[in-house]
Parts: sequence; structure tokens; C-alpha cells
Amino acid sequence: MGWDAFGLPAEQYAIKTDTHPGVITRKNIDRFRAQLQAIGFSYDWDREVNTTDPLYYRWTQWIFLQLYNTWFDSATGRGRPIRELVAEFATGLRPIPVEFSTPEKSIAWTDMTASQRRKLLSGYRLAYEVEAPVNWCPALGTVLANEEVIDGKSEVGGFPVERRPMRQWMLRITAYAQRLLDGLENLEWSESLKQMQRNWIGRSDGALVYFGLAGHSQVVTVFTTRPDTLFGATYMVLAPEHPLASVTSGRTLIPEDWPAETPDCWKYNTAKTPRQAVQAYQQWTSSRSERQRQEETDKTGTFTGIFAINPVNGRKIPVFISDYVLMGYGSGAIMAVPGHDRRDFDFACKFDLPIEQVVAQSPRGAADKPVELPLEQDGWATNSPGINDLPTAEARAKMIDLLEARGVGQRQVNFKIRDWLFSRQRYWGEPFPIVHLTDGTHVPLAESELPLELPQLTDFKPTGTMDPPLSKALAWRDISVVIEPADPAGSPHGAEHARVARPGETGIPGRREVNTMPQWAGSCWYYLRYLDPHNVRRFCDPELEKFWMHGRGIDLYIGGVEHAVLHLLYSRFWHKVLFDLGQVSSDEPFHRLVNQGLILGEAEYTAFATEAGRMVPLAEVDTNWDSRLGPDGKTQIISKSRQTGELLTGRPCPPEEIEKRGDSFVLKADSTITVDARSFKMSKSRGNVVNPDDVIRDYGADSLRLFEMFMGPLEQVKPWSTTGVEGVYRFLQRVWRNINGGDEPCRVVIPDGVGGWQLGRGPMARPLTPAEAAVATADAESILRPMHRTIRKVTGDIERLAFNTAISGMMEFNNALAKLTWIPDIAARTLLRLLEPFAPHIAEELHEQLTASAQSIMTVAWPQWDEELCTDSELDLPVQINGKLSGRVKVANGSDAETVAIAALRDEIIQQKLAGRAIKKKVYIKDRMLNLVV
RNA sequence: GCUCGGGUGGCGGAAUUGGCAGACGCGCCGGAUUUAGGUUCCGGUUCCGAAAGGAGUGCAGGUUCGAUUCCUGUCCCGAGCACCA
Repeated sequence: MGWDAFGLPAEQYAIKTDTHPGVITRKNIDRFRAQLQAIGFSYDWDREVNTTDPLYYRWTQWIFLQLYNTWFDSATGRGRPIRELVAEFATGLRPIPVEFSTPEKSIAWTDMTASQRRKLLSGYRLAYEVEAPVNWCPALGTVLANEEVIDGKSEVGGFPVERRPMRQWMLRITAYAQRLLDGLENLEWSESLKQMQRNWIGRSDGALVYFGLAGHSQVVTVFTTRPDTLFGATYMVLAPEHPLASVTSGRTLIPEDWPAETPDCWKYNTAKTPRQAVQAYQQWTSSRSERQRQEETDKTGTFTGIFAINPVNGRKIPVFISDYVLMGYGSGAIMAVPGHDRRDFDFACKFDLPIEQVVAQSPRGAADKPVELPLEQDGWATNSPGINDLPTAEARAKMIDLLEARGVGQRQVNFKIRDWLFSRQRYWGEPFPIVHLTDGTHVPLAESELPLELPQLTDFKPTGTMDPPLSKALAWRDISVVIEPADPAGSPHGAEHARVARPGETGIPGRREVNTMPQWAGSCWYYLRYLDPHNVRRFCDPELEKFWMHGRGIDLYIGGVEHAVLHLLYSRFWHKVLFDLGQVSSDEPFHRLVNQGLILGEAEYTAFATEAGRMVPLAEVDTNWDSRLGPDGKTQIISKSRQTGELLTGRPCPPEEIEKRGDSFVLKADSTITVDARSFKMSKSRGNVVNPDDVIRDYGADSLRLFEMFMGPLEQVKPWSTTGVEGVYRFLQRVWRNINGGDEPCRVVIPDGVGGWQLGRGPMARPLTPAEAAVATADAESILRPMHRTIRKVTGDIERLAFNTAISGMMEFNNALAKLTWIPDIAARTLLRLLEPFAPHIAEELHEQLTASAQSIMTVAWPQWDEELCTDSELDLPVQINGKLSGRVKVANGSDAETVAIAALRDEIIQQKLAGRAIKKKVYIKDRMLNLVV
């Protein structure tokens, strides 16, 4: 069991209640633990971990140091220690990037200062600091990762998020994009979850194309997945933030005046000069929130006064800026092909730009019939000299070859995934083991300095500025350090590091990093700590890691879908880095993953009425519902009338007022009023939350456990039902009565070893009379086969996680026991053993009564079944005529086709139904059925 | 719009490989016990039909001796992504 307790939810609550998050966390963990223990989960509590415990986060920080001291070698596709990169630079195997050299002389590693070296390496490390536009959430007072922003709002709390340039820590997850994509192939995950990850990683294959600019030597690179449509590119669009569109830079290419014959509609706000237009448009677009930009997809933009040259036909095309092109993807510039792209088409229509067809719906068919543009599907190239009549896929490949041959383009793969923004301006997280130096560079903390503990702050609240709360811990932040150089023998990576200067030692001034890690850090590797939770020398012993993960990853991981692109992606990334560094034996952490379905609140029926109180059928209600706080303080569903737009409010109706009519539910009182029937996610505001404590109080932990598993398939979303809990509660009571006897005398009998039976155990035992014993023997005989079938079913169902059918199997068996006069104790013990994983408390109690021993049922071996005893000796075999069930015949188990056919033809009902028709064919599936074709 | 799931009684669901559709539970109906209610027990409960019988797994087709299961088309519901070039 692990408590992932750093992060925003705990901290937000701490702020609200003005209590230190450490206190809140401890209290919540204690409460959760008590609840889990009340339910009776068999967790190994010796392996309890807590991500906020310094003994735990010491290793989170250690893994961060591994990321920091690792670079991704794209030649081998693997992460490698930074010292190996240093060696490549030092030996000259790898040239020093040109930006570090002066125009006169290229610099050598040995000539570089420590500061220069750090700056150089920063560009390679998997953990790096960079100034970039990030998601800043003012309400939370922190930046957020892309994965934590949904529709322009924070995932936690739903607050608005804005783009803002800030200096932040990033993790180079993009380097692993292809590995993360490929790794999905061999995992036993649901297709939908793999799809979500693939979407997020977002690989697309295409080409870079270089466009020259008319009258300039510069080149603009665009990324396209449809190089085959290059002949249809009639204009170009840059993102408003594209460097080429910068007016403020001294070397701007944007002309001072509009070129001759520039249409007025190309000039944003009918500006007098292109520079004014571009600046005005940039200003407008930066004022728009992420959300507005997503919602209002109406095309806007302005001409820049620049023309580009289409490299395939030398055509001069106008260059625009528009916010439908994003700086963050591809090269931030596109070639616009309005004939074959919806967005370009819309833009072209608005700005009156030429639209040309270069893909036909049939080979050589461009002229035969007019097609409606834009045509986005694949077809055959047309009006494109060099690739004409080739199907799209081939045209694409051929065009790339042509571009590469002429040096005006190249094959290119692009990913949507961005680097992981890894720092937060909050208190409640792991401190970074990083020290900033006065020259603006930073060094990692020595491993011997870990854990770097979070300082106790009484004022842990956000500062209201972009400064993190830890910036207030001056004594903690400002330190004197000694930089220890790279020492291949000393530290695992031979990397340079800092340690706090000892008393009397002269150090240099340093400042600790005051940002903290995001909540995902601790949960990225906790499964590895479970394997070896108390190890103080390593995050996990390699032998134990191999033993449990056996080179393949976790056998079965059960979790919610909400982690699809957060935890599950981050974790895989960290794991792959650890794998590359030889720290773990498997390339993937989670081999098999099952998403449990959410349990919704109890089913609700909602009838709609106008404010005046007139009931309306569901068909009249707009399907876009909203909610508001009703007069009673509860959340109320509101919508509007499709016809009149009038406000409608939803009223919850008790089930007894509702009946089913055809495909819909209606009010019993007025069957013309159709109502909505569905279940909703449990939420405090809706008031449909089921508290496990209440269920345990009323029905016991076993009933709660049993019902959760009985409701339906594990993966499925399903509604809670209180009467359903009563159902499994009754089942447990029937088990109790069968085995304990309840108010009736107990009926469990034990063979006395000489063909008779005795009732009860110890001094109270009495032998059954011969007449009773005869009945008991018959009962034992009749229950034997059902018992073996039940063992087989329950065992198999547990293995395939089909707990609902396992429980129904036990219910059937228990019902069979209830019908017996005497219950042989082997049947009772078997039922209890099978029931124990589901309802351990009652099973343990009854087992103790039954065996009069203190031995726990958990130590009793799992029952085995005998395949022979799982089938009946005589079968009631269905007989079909032309595939339609027409009767049954009793035959011995394992009979051959001939025997069964003879028996069937002798059967009166079958004869009658055959009505003398000749049998053309007999299909017999052994022990399943016989089909007579006439 | 794109991608992935899914559609079976009044409800949750079962049918493991193409072979008896509706297991098990809830609810409902009837009966027994009870002064009564509750509990418990027994019986019934897919739909139409008094019955015989017929229909039936979203809808329309197809393959097959046989389809909830496989194929094609289509509708609906859910989830995710979405101006990603």
C-alpha cells in the first residue's frame, strides 16, 4: 500500500483549512488506512510507503539526479550517462555545437570554462531548465504540465490557465516519444488506453519543405503530412509567434508598405502598413485565452506583405499570419492547400485566395466531374507534374524523393507530445536536489546530501507572485557549497556535483532550487519501492527487482483511466530511463493493465418542467444540460426547450413514479411525459455519494466487498444499488444458516469412517440414525458433482478476473446446499474456502465453528477439482430440427453421433415434429447438441 | 470531425472456442409463516397469446446445418482527442 500524498489536492485543502499539509496528510492517511483495514484488504502492510516521507523521496530525488545526469543518444535510441557525452566532447568524437564558438575559431572542450560546459550539457540532459511559454494558473499559483490542462482549465479545480514565459524545469520526454509509442505494442492493455497514449504522443509522418522568400535569402521551413499536394499550395501561413513575423527585431523582413494591389481584406483592421497590421494582430491574438482560441474557430489573420516561392513550381504565394497555426507544432509554419484541407479552405474563402484541385477522386479523373472541395480523403494526384495519377500514398513518397533530390525538402516525423514541465511554484512537493550558482548555471547535489528535506514552513501558502513559497525559507535556500569535480570512480555517473560546505570550509555562494516537483514524481516509481521498501542503500535491490518483475514488468496493474496520459505516461518514461541506465531489468513497467470501471451513484430519473411548472417530454429538452445551485442548496439540472429556448429545470423522480413504455421511460401519472434515466458520477454536490463506512455499518464489510465484485465486469462503469447490497447480504445470511444452522439445528454432517455419519463435533456429536444416514449418503452423492463444477468455475473465474460470475457460481452452490437435508462437511468447507477471498470475515468465522480449530482458513489449501466429476454421467441433450430447438433426449455422457441420432429418432416429440420428412444431414457436436437437417 | 469502447428482460448482468439466449442477483406477482408490517421460506416472472404456438440479443442485410458471437451497411449511447498542418 502506498500513499501518494504530495501535490495540489492535499495542499489546496491545507490552505483552505489553514493547516499544515503535513498534518492533513498524516490525518488523511490514518483515516484511509483505517477504512481499508475495515474492509479487510489483504495488503502487505510491511510494504507501506509514503511519497512524502524523506526516506522515500530521497530516492525520488535520486532518480531525478539520474535524469539530470543522462542524455538521449539518438544514434542508439537510448539514454546514456552524461559522462559518456563529456568523453565524446573531450576526445573530439562529437563536435562542440557552433553557438559556443566564435566566428574566427571553433572552441575545444578543454578550452571551455566550467560555466560554458554546464550550459552546453544543459542542452542534452533529460532534466533541464529553460525559459519558455508555460501554462500558468493564477488561481493555483503555479505552472502546470500540458497533461494537467484540460480545455484551457486546470485539471485540479478547473481554474483558467494562461500562457506565460517563465524559466522552468523540463523533462525531455520527447526524446523517448518513439520508444514510448513502440513499447505499447507488446503490452496487455486495453486498446482504448493504448489509443489514448498514441494520440497524446501523436506521431505523424510527413516532410519538411523549404520555401524561399521573394527578394530575400532566408528560407521558411514548413511541415506537411501531404507533400503530394504541394502543387496546390496557394499561400503560406505562419503562427503569430513565428520569428519571421517579428516586427520588433531590427532585421524584420516585413516591408514598410503594402505591396501593390494588396486587397483590403488582407489587411488586418485595414492597417496602413503591414508592420502595423502584423503587430495589431499579434496583440489581439495574445490577448485571447487558450479557451477562446479553442472555442472560436472562425478564421482570422493578416497578410504580412511577404511572398514565398513554392519550390516545385516557382510560384509566388502570399505569406499570412493566423492563430490557426500553432507555434508549438511542426515548424510553426504551414503551406496552405485550400483544395484539400478544411481549415485552409475556410481561410481561403474568407481572404479570397485561390483554391485549386490537385487530388482527384479517380485516376485520370480530374476533369470528368466536378468534386466538392475541400477533398480531404486520399485519391489520385492531378495537376501535379511529376506525380500525376499516382495514388496518394505513392504520390506522397515520390514527392518526398523529388524534394530530397532537389535539396528543397526531406522526410520528417513529428510528435505532438511536448517536454514535461516538471517544476511547480508550490510548497508541498519534493525539493529539487539542485544548487544554482551566481554565474546562472546550476549543479546537482551530491548523492550523499540526500534526502534534501522540505523545510518546515509555517507560512506555506503561495506568495501571490510567481515566486514559490520556498523562496521565503532564506536560511534553507542560501547556502555555501563546494563543487566537487567529475570523478569517474567516486560517483556513479562521474558527474560534477555540489555539497554544502562544512564548518570552516570555504565554499562559494549557492542557492537551492525553490521550485518543487509535481505530484506525479513520487508515483512514477513507487511500484519499484514496493519490491524493497526498507532498503537504505538503493531505491530497490537489483536481485529483488529481477525476482518480482522478471524482465517483463508488473504482472497485473489495476487503475483508473484518469491516469491514461499522466501517471502511466510519466511512469513509463522514468522506467525506460532507469532501464537504459541498467537500474531495472524491464523496458516497460506495467505489463498487463486493467482499468476498473467507475461506480456511479444510484440510478436517477429526471423529469423536466418549465418555470411555470408545465411538464415537458424529453424530446423537447435540449441535450446540452447544465447545472446550477437550486433553492434547496442542492445542484439542480437545467436545460432549455428546443423549440422556445425557455429555461427548463430537472426534477428527480422516485422510481415508483416511473414506468417503461416502449424504448423510453415515462411518468406513470402521465405517459406522454418521457423522462431521462441514467446514473451520475458520485459527487458531494449531487449528494449521491455512498460512504463505505455506512455500508459496513449496515451490512458488514463482506457484503460491501461481495457486492462491489458482484455488480458486473471489473472494467465496466456501473451504478450503485442499495437493494443489490441487500441481495448479497441475504446470500451471506443463507450461507450462515446452511453451515451454522442459525435458529435451526445445524445440518452439517461428518463421515464417521465406517459408512455412517455423525452430526457435530466433540462431546456434543451424535451419530445419525441408519435412516438419517441413508439420506445423508444420498445427499453427499448428489452434491459431489455440483461441488467439483463449482470449484472449477470459481477458480477459473478468479483467474480471468470475472468475480461477478464466480460469486453467482457460489450462490448456485449454496442454493443447492440449502435443498439438502444433511450437508456433508466437505461441501461446507469447500464453499467457505472458495468464499474466503471475497468475504473473508464470515468465511473465517464459520470455518472456525465448523472445524473447531484455530487454524486460519487462509492457510487451508485451495480446493482441487476432478475433471471427471465435473460432468454428469447422463446428459439431457438438445435436439434441433433445421437449427431450431425441437426436443431433448437423455443419452450417456460421451455418446457418439449414431447413438444419439437413434435415441433422437425414437423420441416421440421429435418424430412428431419431423412429420415423416427425410433427414438430409445430421450435425452432432459431442455432448452439446444434435441438429437434424431435413 | 477523428479514434476507441459498447447496445441482450422492468434493472445490474450471464452465455469462456459459432452450438439449449436470459445463469446469478435486484425488482415485481402469487402463496406459506405472522395479530399486522418486516424477516424467512415456497412458486412464478423476456415479449405476444387463455392455450397450442409464435416472436426475440439496437436496425437492415450476408455467411453457416446453426449467429448475442463472424462479415457488410446503418442508427444510438459512452469515453478520449480535437485548428496538430
